[in-house]
Amino acid sequence: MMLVTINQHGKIPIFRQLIQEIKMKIASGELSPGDKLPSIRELAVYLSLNPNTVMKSYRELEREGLVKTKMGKGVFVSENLNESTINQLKKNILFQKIDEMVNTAKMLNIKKQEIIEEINKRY
Amino acid sequence: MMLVTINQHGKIPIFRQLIQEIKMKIASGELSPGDKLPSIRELAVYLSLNPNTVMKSYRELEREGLVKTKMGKGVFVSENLNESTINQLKKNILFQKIDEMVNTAKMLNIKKQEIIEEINKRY
Amino acid sequence: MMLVTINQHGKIPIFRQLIQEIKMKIASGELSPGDKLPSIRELAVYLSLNPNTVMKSYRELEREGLVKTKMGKGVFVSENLNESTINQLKKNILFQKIDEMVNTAKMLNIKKQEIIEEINKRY
Amino acid sequence: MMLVTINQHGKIPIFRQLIQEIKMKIASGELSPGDKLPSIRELAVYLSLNPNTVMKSYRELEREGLVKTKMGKGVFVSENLNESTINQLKKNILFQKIDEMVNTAKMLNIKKQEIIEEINKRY
DNA sequence: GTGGTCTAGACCACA
DNA sequence: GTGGTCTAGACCACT
Repeated sequence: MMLVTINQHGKIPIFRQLIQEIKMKIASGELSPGDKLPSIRELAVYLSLNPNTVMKSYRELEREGLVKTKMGKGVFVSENLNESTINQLKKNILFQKIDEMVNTAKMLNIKKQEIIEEINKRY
Repeated sequence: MMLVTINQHGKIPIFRQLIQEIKMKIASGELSPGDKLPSIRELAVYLSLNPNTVMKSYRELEREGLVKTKMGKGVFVSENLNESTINQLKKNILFQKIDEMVNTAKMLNIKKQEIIEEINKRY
Repeated sequence: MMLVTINQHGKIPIFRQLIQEIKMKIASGELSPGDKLPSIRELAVYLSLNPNTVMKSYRELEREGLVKTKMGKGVFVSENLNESTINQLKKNILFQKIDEMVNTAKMLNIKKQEIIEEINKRY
Repeated sequence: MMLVTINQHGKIPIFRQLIQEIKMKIASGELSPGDKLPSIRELAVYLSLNPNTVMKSYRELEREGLVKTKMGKGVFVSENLNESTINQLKKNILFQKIDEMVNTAKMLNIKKQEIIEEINKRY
C-alpha cells in the first residue's frame, strides 16, 4: 500500500481526508473485499500521523460498514461488499459531486452547454 | 436583502457558509459593486447568529478583496470589481466544482458519457 | 488651503489623520498664528468627509490649545503660539518618532551606524 | 516564554500589540523557526487576556506567514523562514520607522544633522 | 447607527 | 491538551 496523500494544512480534517481516500480505493476496486488494510501503527508512521487519527478514520469506516476489524489480526475490507453495493458506493460519491456542481452552475446562471464544454477540456 | 440559508448543524462552519452565500450573490450579479451589505447587527438578527460570526465572514470577504469596509458607514461590495473580475470569480467557483467532480470520476473509472447523462437528468 | 491627504481605508482613524496633518502644518510654519482654518463644511466637502469628523478634529486641536474657535467667524490658529512653543511642538512630534525608531533598533540589535547609513540614504 | 508587555489602555488594540511583540521576537531571533509559541490558553492566562484575543493575534501572524498552526498540536514559528527572510523582516520593521521619522523631519524642515544628534543622545 | 475590540465561557474537533 | 467555532453581550470609536 498505499499511495495516500494527506494535506496536513488544508481546511479538511486529516481523518476525513483519510476516510475519503480509503473509500475511493474501495469504490475504484483498488481495495477488494477481504483485503487487509495497513495496521494503524504502520499507516500512522507512513503518513506521519498520530495513531489516534488513523484509528478514528478506521472507526468511521467500520461504522459505515466498509471495513471490519478482526481482533488481533487487523482491519479488512468487509467481505460482504458485493459488486452491487460497491457500485452504489461509487455512484453516491460521484452523484454528490455532480449535484453540488450542477446546483452551483444553476445559481450562477451558467448554461449546461458550457459545463459540458469544460468537462470535455478536462476529460 | 437577502435570502440566505444557513445550516446550523452541518459540518461546514456557519461563517464559511455565509461567505459562500455572499460570494455567490456577487458572482451571480445579485449584489453589484458599490452595493451595501446588510449591517453586521442586522444580518445577525435576521439569521439568528451572533454579530461576531457575521463579522468574521465579512472580514474574510474583505481579505479576499470582494468587499470593502467603510468605518461607521457599513460594508460594501468592492467598487473595483469590474465585469471581467466578476466573470473570473464565477468561473473559479464553478471550475473548482467541475475539477473535483471530474477527478473523482476518473479515479472511479467512470466514463465521461455517464457523467453527462447524469448532468442531463439534473439540468 | 490645503493639500491634505486622508487615507480612508487605513488603520488610523480619519479624524486622527486630520489632526496630525494640521498639527504638522502649524509646526512647519505653513499655518501661522492667526491664520484661519477652512470652515468645517468647506473642508468636509473638500475631503469628502462627514462634517462631524472634521469637527471632532478641530475640537481636539482646540483642546490641545493649538486652535481657537471664534464664534460666528471660524476657527483660527491660536494667536498665543509664540516661536518657542511652536518649536517645542516640532520637537515633540519628531522626538516621538526618533524614540520609537531607536527603541526598535535596540530591540533588533541593529547598530547605530547602520541606522545612520539608512538615514543618509533617505535624507 | 516570554516577557511580553501589553498596555491594556493604550490606543493600540491589544491584539495588535501582541502581534508586534511576537514579530519582534522572531525578527530578533528570540524565537526561531520551528519553535512552539505558547498555547492560546496558556498565553491568555499569562497575560490576563481572553483566549479569543490571543487567537486573533496568532491568526494574523499566520496570515502573514510567520507562524503555522498544526491542529491539535499548537502554533509554531514557520519552518520556512530562513535567515535571509528574517533579516528582511528585521529591515522592514526598522525601515518603516526610519521612513516615518525622516518624512516627519523633512516636513518640519529639521536638518539631518539635528536628527543624528538626537539619535546620539539616545543610542 | 456603523464597525471594532474585548471578555467570559461553552462546546466541538483534532491529534 | 490543542486549536476552532460560536454565543452573549459590554463598551468603544467612527461617521
